[in-house]
Amino acid sequence: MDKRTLKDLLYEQVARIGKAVSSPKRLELLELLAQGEKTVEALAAELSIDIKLASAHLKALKDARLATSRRDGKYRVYRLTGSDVAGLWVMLRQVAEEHLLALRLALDRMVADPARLASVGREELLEQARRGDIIVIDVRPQAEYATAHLPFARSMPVAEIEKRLTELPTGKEIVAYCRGPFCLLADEAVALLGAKGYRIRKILDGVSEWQAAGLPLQTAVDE
Amino acid sequence: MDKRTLKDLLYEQVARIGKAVSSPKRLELLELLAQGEKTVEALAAELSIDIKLASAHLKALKDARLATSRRDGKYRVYRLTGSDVAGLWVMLRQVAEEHLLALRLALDRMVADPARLASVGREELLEQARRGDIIVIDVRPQAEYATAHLPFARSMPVAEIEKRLTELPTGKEIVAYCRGPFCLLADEAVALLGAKGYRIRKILDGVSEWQAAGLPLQTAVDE
DNA sequence: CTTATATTCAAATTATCGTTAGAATGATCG
DNA sequence: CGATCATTCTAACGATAATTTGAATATAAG
Repeated sequence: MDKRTLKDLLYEQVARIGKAVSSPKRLELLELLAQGEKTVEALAAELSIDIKLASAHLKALKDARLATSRRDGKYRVYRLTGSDVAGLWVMLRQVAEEHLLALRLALDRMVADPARLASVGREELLEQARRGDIIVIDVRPQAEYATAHLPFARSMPVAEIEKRLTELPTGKEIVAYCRGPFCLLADEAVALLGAKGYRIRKILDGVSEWQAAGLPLQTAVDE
Repeated sequence: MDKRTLKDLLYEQVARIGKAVSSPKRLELLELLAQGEKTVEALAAELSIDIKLASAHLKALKDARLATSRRDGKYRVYRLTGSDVAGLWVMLRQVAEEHLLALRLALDRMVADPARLASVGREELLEQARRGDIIVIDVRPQAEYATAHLPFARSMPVAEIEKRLTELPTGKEIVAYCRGPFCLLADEAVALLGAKGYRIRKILDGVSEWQAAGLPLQTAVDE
């Protein structure tokens, strides 16, 4: 085998990963799977697509070895093959944010109220949470919180906020986070609690971004 | 605009980056451009493809804002839009190496003589090079060395090795590197110098891998 | 076993992409 | 000006991808 054929083979393999991440739907699936394993049904519902289409895209991710699946009772559960896959998603998004103006503009339009963005650095946020100066709430579904969450964060799914208001102290500032910069759950929480007079801000980080930055998480196995 | 439409827009933008890195040829171009800016002609020659095809792929990279170009006399010179793009290439390759068995097998077959692989860690290599215990040679073309190279490395393009043998001490161990794990230049150097009795090994790192690991480089602006 | 549910498989359609080739256009250098 | 380098446009072919639809399969629950 000559050099050229060999090289073609190598780059072709890497391109398989590239192909897997060249579809918007598959990227969204990756982001969801980065929050923890999920059934095909749940994924399809979240993306508002047909189950069969979701299954096809998941198969593409599986063929590229970015995801794998197991059966759980009636359901089939998918998960990422490693944390490096979540890291790849974060990196792709960061490169896109850095270089594609259209993306930055769309993101700016998403953040309803820029003043609601917490402007502190990650380490500082961590320190404030450790001291109890702020309350960090994870507004994703409880199952995702259980898989992994930011240190000192408490679970407060956005769907349950209204009936669990008593758990939130009114005095301290609340910082909400969800799945990452593309996720709107934290915005909902900000709108909800802001209207009720709470001092609440959001951060753009999700657990993947947090981990990609080299910071520790609290995971299921830790507890 | 409803949530779904907005989200589709966001993921679509990131998918533009994914599409750009879903072609073997474009990945090879990225790797070459990570070594420094290059003309279309040089890139086409390195890939053994037609200039028009190279131009088309470079346009795709340009459209995705991963590369940009400028005119230099008769030539048009392309370069990456940032070091994060080189980092993306490294990450894609790492994920592929980690998860795709076919790639690992192909890579194993590439390394002619595993015994020729330096087994020391990056920091240790750096320390040995600093103390002068080993000689680190950069066997890429001189222009790539000039753009950025490993600390303490000296330029020794593989094409010039035979007529510059006197510059290499016979007593010390020599460590060669080139563009990264997919590059064969260091293997050529190992074969060449090994046959002449030198104690020579190679490492798989190139400057992109070195930088992605958070280690310092010597760049043109440093000097 | 039978039924309901969840998932995959297969086929078909439409669209897009990679590649090659020829010809025309621009820009630059000597 | 003529020569070189790069891009664009066109056309064409084959390959691949996204999506939808209908059939087939596997598993769990009754």
